[in-house]
Amino acid sequence: MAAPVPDITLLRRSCAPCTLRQFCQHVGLPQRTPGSALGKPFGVNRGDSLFRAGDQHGRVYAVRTGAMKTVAVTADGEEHVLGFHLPGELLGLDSLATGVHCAEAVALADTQLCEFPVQGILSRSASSPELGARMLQVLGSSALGCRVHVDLLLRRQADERVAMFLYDLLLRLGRRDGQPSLTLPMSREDVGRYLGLALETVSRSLTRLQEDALIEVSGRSVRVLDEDRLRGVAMLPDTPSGSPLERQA
Amino acid sequence: MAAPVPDITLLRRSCAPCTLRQFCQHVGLPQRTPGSALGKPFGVNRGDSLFRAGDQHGRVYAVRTGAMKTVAVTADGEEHVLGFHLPGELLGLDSLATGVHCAEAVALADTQLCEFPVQGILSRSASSPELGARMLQVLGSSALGCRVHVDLLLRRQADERVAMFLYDLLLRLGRRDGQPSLTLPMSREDVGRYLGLALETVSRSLTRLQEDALIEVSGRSVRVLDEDRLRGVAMLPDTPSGSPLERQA
DNA sequence: CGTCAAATTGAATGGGGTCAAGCGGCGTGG
DNA sequence: CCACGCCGCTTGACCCCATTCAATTTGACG
Repeated sequence: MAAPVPDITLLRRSCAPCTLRQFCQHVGLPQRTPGSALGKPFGVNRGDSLFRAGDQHGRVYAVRTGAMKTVAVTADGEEHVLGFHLPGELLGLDSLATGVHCAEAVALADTQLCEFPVQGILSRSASSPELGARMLQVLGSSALGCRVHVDLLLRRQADERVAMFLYDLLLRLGRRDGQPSLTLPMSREDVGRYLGLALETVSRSLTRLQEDALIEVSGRSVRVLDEDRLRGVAMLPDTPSGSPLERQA
Repeated sequence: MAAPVPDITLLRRSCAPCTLRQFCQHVGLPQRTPGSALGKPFGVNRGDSLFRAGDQHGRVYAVRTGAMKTVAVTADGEEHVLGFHLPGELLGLDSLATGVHCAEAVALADTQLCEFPVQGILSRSASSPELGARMLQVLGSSALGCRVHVDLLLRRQADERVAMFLYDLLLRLGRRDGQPSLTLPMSREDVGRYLGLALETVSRSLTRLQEDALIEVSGRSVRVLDEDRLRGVAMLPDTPSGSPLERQA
């Protein structure tokens, strides 16, 4: 369904929240010259793999629209979801160190992305001082996302994990129109594989949070009724600044 | 007990495995000019805090000798161990993005470190092309460490987590003299807070692995008897290359 | 309207948490 | 030098929460 070269107005609009915007604009807006610029936009269909573990072609990607997940498979075939990547966020940064991807990236929906070859990033960073500094900040900011995941997984109670997951997603998706509501781009099973819980436990926890009047769930759409109490269940500090969940550079 | 300016031969020896070596040597060996160089060596005593969550002075540190841990505290006062930092490894990279530390760093033993101001890293990276590229690799490599932690925490069984923890530590400490043995620099409680398990569970799991003749435990010294089976319990792929636990750039 | 996937709900089992006691090493002070 | 006390580690017993298996409902799509 996704066109190989997406609508130009859609692209321009989706550049606003992109963490690579400054990087991209520095070398020339990709939507102006899709073929030759550093950031090359394209699309993948829901369910398609963007790259797999062991792929040699190290590339970094920025999500424009849609949503992606990165997964790793254990020796016994179990799937671990290492992260969800929403519009404006990056993925594939693991290949910066070695040039090889160590996870698989799958599209949760039809998704528009921009592609950046690692070699291009490294060489251009070398020739452009402020660009390199900017990349360091982007990378550090991305590492914080992983840190948040660890912090989440170290919580023992299922409700804490689910609450923190929702609260984090609420911040990242940015409450669009006043009301703090959001649409989950992933299945319960994927949430479970991200939280280290069985999908049934995720479902039960969601209904429990709904019974406590913290949220309102209907399929994949979630409305947050009491943001403060949700943060309380997630065991996050009252002061929203200074602590985790603040990685948007 | 730790001297403010450590032994010069000790420093030179500890530079070999340091991931910041190329960075450090590029701007001048710190042990040559301790005061003026970018990397400034110093020591902290066991139990001391190197920095705390919220500290404004963004600095990156490299461990020379000893061991550090980074911890975060939840709203209910529980301590989460986000990582252990062994000789040759970095800590404080979270401050690269915002300039503010979002965790506390505590010395597990008397420890020698090198200190790098973030501003110095950013500005020197800007003026030196290959240095910036090298820093990107260092940062990406560090992010992999966090990814390994997530991958570990997504394993449900306590034995899997403990086995993977030991196997990872074995690779990082590098089996010194032929025999694959290691000395844990942290308490069972810290291990538990890193693995998301109660300290009693860690202890039980260790004895279980010992009963199965996978390891030999005596206090904090662990000898790995069957490396392959240990990797099997950890649910890590047979092929040691291509998958996690490979972050030494 | 039928089909299938996703999600919810129920019941039973088990692994890990919690509380508690016991053990061992090590440093301090008598 | 030995006794004491502290701290870290181990081990046991009990209980709870999450997993597992299973059945049912809901919703999307043809």
